[in-house]
Amino acid sequence: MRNESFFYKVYDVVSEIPYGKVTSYGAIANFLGTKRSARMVGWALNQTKTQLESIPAHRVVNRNGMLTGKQHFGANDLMRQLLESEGAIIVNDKIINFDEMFWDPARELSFEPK
DNA sequence: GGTGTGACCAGCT
DNA sequence: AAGCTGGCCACAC
Repeated sequence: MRNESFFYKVYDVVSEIPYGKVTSYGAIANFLGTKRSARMVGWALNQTKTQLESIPAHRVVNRNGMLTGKQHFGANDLMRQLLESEGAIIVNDKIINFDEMFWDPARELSFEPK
């Protein structure tokens, strides 16, 4: 049984995102089994700021590769600068090379949630 | 325990 | 083709 809530799973997955890689909310939701709970993933990330551990939430963007959650990082360009420092090419708050930076948890991670 | 929310996604107009 | 609306699920108050 998983005492950890859905949020905690999200934290684990996001924490496993390797450097220079990004993923989408829907991919995480799909990996966790609740494909239609993509909104929950974003909400979970919103709570990461309250978490003691630092979670690379900047590596999570929407399906289009757009930095929809940058406004939640406090500084407007913080998320963009973090991603750019990892090799992402961002124009208009959108990752141009999102396709080559995309990291699918369902494909990269082996453990499957229950 | 019910209501509201949320950094999305897919479908409809 | 592009924009918008609704639905969705799990958590916080």
